[in-house]
Parts: sequence; structure tokens; C-alpha cells
Amino acid sequence: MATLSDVAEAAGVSPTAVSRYLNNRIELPLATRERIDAAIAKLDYRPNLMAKRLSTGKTEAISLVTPEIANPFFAELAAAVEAEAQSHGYAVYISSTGGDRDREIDAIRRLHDQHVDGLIMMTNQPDDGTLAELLNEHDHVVLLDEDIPGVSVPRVFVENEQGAYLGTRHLIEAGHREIALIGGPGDLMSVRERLAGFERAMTEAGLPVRPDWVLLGDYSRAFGHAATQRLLASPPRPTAILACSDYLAIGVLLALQQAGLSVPHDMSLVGFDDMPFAELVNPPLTTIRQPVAEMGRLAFELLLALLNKAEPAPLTRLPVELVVRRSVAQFQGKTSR
Amino acid sequence: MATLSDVAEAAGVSPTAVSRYLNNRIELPLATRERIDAAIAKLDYRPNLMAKRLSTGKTEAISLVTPEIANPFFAELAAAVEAEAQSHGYAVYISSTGGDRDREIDAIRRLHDQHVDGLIMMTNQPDDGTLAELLNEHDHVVLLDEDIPGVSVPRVFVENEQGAYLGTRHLIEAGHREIALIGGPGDLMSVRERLAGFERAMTEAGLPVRPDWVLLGDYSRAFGHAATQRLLASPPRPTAILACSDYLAIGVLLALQQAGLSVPHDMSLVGFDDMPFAELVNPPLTTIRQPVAEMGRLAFELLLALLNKAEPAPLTRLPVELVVRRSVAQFQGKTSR
DNA sequence: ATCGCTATGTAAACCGCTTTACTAGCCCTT
DNA sequence: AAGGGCTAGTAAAGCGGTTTACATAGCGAT
Repeated sequence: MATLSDVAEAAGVSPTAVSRYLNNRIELPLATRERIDAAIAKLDYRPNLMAKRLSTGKTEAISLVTPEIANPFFAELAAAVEAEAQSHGYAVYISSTGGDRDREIDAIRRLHDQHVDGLIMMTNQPDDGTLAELLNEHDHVVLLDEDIPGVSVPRVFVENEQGAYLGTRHLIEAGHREIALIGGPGDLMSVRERLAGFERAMTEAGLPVRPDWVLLGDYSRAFGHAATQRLLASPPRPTAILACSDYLAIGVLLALQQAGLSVPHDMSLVGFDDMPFAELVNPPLTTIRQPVAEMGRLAFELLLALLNKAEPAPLTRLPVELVVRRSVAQFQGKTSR
Repeated sequence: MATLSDVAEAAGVSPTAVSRYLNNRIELPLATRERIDAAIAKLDYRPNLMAKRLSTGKTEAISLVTPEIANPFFAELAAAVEAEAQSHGYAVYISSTGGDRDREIDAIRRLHDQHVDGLIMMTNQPDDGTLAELLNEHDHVVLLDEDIPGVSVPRVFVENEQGAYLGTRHLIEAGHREIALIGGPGDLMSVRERLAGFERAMTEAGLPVRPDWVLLGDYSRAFGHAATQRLLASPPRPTAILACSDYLAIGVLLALQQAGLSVPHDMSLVGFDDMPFAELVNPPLTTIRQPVAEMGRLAFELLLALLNKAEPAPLTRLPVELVVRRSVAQFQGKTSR
């Protein structure tokens, strides 16, 4: 491989001149520029990134931490981040932590060790303070999708409260009065906010929120399944369920199916996220769509601002949207009470 | 950040000694080792990766090229590669090319420019020779899932032919005699092989392969949809369809649904891949499972072998498996001919 | 007393680029 | 004639490791 010095020699100038020319830090007369360009072309010169990185201390790479890249929601987010990053010349290292705290810490350490210039962090499990402390040592971090309490970095979230509110209202407008909520970990911001939106819609409609119909666990299909079974086991039953994620909703769907109940005839269901499979399940899932592409794009934009020493907004909330499909039916019967 | 020299000074030895000690290139007496260890701990020393990379020319990172990371099949593959890579101390840089040739070329160039030590390449579009030529310049490349003709690097594929054979036999055993195949790009190895498996099963059973019932296009839901519509438009209709990917199968399902046909009652369907959503759709999809985790793991293992100057197997075929769900029914009626 | 060997290191070059500080030459003023 | 300013660069010191080639001390053997 040709080096900068080779080019310089071939062009009859100093390496400094070539370096500065290539980085637009010097104005050179046309003749000189042409000689350098010719030398570069002739030698097929490509800058050695490693040397450049060592020299500048910049890597032009960021790290993206996701709990589970095989989860389509995070995969889409990752794709959006990657597209935006690539268009700005940044590479992205994706780590899929599987919710493993050690691997999350590893990723942060990578930032510390300057393998990357910045970090976009997604998590879906509550933090005991470890992550927060670690993250606070850095100022090139953006939090995406989910909060980590006590971390003071720019954050990109969606209107969780409003989303759950919309979903719940949709059920109420369909005549449902007995509505259960199945959510993820109760100490996750997204869950608390969605619960709040649920409660607001219920209260506004003069409906009670039954504590035994608010089931919090984790964002998994398995929990959606188990929670539904619990719900069905002890009558009275609700006539509709608001699931705080589409993964949960799938579990709900499965449990309902196994219990011989049909959706939406016997039970209406609203999900959250609008994952790609939401319209593929039976019935196609009415759900709250998160603007995934925009979230990813914006997260990178904020990180880039941080890298450029700007001061981006500390918190951006992106709007969500109700996507009506076929998992909600007008409530026909009389309520159980 | 503390440097190697800082550590050396604190330990009262030379930087050389510390470097060699850390890389196990020298035997040091206990007392010296302890001084160095203590200095490292006290200074919280972490080697500067960039310097190390410049110095050694190794990055301990690989690049993973996928057509579309938001596609769960590739996302799962990526997750598997990442897990394996991480356990060997390698970072993985994932690029999602969107089938864009330029971005694929970019990724290869990154290898050339030594941003990464090696490359695991996935593609799902036919190559005109450009990629092959580029890839052949490198010897740290592994091809995963799909072939690129003319590239002589280790490859990890599944038993495509056998998979399609299994799926077709399953349909034949259910009494179907009129079976159509909907596949991806006809010049892709996976498609050709799956077609061959289909033909073998048909021929073995003494069944004709009708050319107008073999529809090749691309691996997309849209094509599955369009192909099905074409199939339905001109009777006689087949009684069963073998789709060469679950994405295609989803499109088939949708078109069938829109035409008022029920699966498996009016039409049986077998997919390929066993993507996560395959069991979520209606009806749950009978499909051919690819051992995704093993594919990813193995691909990295082969790449690692390459990096270590070993000579891994040029081609590994991983077995597939029929997963019976509920999209295939015993054929009841009489055939259309 | 000297040789040679082992154990325990070290000096200095090098990886390829960036950047700071500096300069030679020239023209224009005053 | 001297000074100032501009153009078109350059020399050399990093960045933080790795590595090759060499060095010294101590010890046993001859």
C-alpha cells in the first residue's frame, strides 16, 4: 500500500502539504494540486485509517447498543441509525447484549477506550444505577427508546403516554368498558408512561382501573401469554386488552387462541410498536405505531451534534400513531358486572 | 488516559518490558510482574486500541454485510455472528446495504483499507461479476447463506435442495399433485437449488412440473403476492404452493386471503426459512427451518480460521428441517385435470 | 581469570498520519 | 532600504503502541 509519503515524494512536495491538502487545510495552486492528484491516482493511494485515527483520536465510528438485534423493533431502529450514520461517513458497531449487563458495560467501555466516538444506547431492562453511573462519565452518548434514570444525556423517546391513551380511547370508543393492561417491567419509563396514558383515558371516560387488570412483567411474548392466562383464570374477564408491545400482544393472541377465544369477537386487543409482523398475525393487529426510522435518524443526528460540540435538545418526543387493523371489535354484550 | 509509558515509569521498567509482558512475549520474575500489575491497576491503564492497531496492522474487528438488517432472517444471522465474534474478542461492523451494490462495494473496500480484518458477506441479489472480482482480491472473506458465482472463498450454505425436496414431499404426502413453486431470483444459487429439490420430489412422485407454475422473481413479500395473483388468474389452479422463503409465503398468504381463499383449506402452503413470524401468521406456517444460529457461528469460525492462516473447508452445507405447523392440509377434492 | 550462558531486561526504530510552528521568497508600501 | 504581508510551502514532534536487535549482571564451568 502506498503511503502519504510515497504520494508526497511522487508529487515532489512534503507529506505535510499532501496531508493538509487532503484535509482542506491549505490552499494550493492548481499545478501543485494536479501533481498531488496525479500521484494519488497513480499510486492508488488510500489513507491508512488506523494511522489517521491514532493521530486525530477520532474513529468516525459509533457504537449502537441494542438488547436484541434479532428483535425486529430494534433491528429496524438499528437499520435507521446505520443508514443515517453511513450517510455521514460514520461506521457503526452494533452490539446485541441480550439484556446482559456485562455486555452493556463492555460497550460503554469501548467508548471509554475510544474505539468509537460516540454511543447510542438502547436498553429494555431496569438499571440499578450501574449503567447510569458509567454513562454519566461520558458526554458522547444518546439514549434511544427507553430511559435510564439519572442519566443526563440527550434522549429520544416516543409519546408513550399519548400512545397508550390513543389505544385505550380506541377501545373505549368501540364500547369497551372493561379493559385490562398488560405491560413490561413496571420500573421502565415506557411502561410507566403507557400505564399513565391508559389511566388517563379510563379516568376521562369515568371508567375504573382495576389493579388486578394491570399486569406488569417484562416485554416478552411469554409474559403476554402468562398474563392473559392469569386474566382468563379469574372472572370477571375484561372485554379488551391493551398490550404495551406487539410482542406481548402476540403472546396474548396465542393464549386467547389456546383458550378457544377469538379476537376480536370474544376479546379486543390493541398492541404497541407496529412491528413488521403486526399486520401478518391473525387478526391483523390494531396497534400504536412508533416512528422507528425517524427515531433512529434523529438519535444519530443528536449524537453527531454532540460530537460537534453542539448542545442538542436534552429530550425529544416523537409522535405515535394509531394504526387500525382488525383486532378491535365493537363491544356487543353486556358487561360482566 | 494513562499510557504504556506511564505504566512503565510507575513500575520502574521500560515500555518495552510492559508491552511484551502484556502480550506474553516475555517471562518476567514475579516481583516485576507484580510491580507492573500494580501500576496498571493504579493508573487504570487501558491499551489504546488505535495505537495497537496501527502498530500491528490488526483491527480485531470484522465486517458483516447484510442486504437488510431489518429482515429478521438476516438479523438473526447477524446476532449469531456477533455473539460468536464477541466471544473471541472481535467487534463486528454491520452494514445493511439494502441490496445496493455501491454499499456492498464500500464494505469490501473497508476490508481493503484495513478497517477490518475480515468480511462475512451475505447478499440476496445476483452479481454481474463486479462483486466476485472484488472479493477475489481478498483472502479474509467468508460467504454466508448465498453464493456469489466465481468467488473462491469458504462458504456456508444450507441444504437448499434437500429443504425444497422435504417441503414438496410433505405436500405430496398430503395428497397434493398440483403444486406450484414461487421463488426468488432465478439466477440465485439458493433458488436454483430449491427449484431442483422441488423438481426432484415431483419427478420422483411421477408428477409433472408445469413451467407456468414455477414463478421466479425476487425474495420479497410483494413478489409472493403478485405471483399468487397471477397463479389464481389463470386456471387450472394448483392445490398447493411451495414458497422459497417465508417472506414470499406471507405475500402468498395475503393474496390468498384477499381472493377469499383459506389456507390450508383451499390452498396448502409451505414456506422456507422459519422466520420468527412464521408461527405467528394465520395459519401458522409449515416451513423449512434453517439453522440460523449455527450458520452465523460457523461463518465466524471459518473466518477466524482464515485469519489464523488455517485452511477451512471451502464449502459447508448445514442441514435444514421441516417444521410442520398448520398451513398444509390433506388434499380432499379431485384434481383439476 | 575468563568464557559463555541464562535471565532480565532496554534503546530506538517504526506503523502512517496530523499539526504546530516556522521559513523562504516575493511584492508592495512608505 | 526596511518593514509588512502574503503565498506556498516545510521540518519535526507527536499519537501510543510493537518489535528487532542489543545489553548487562550474575553465575557456573573450565
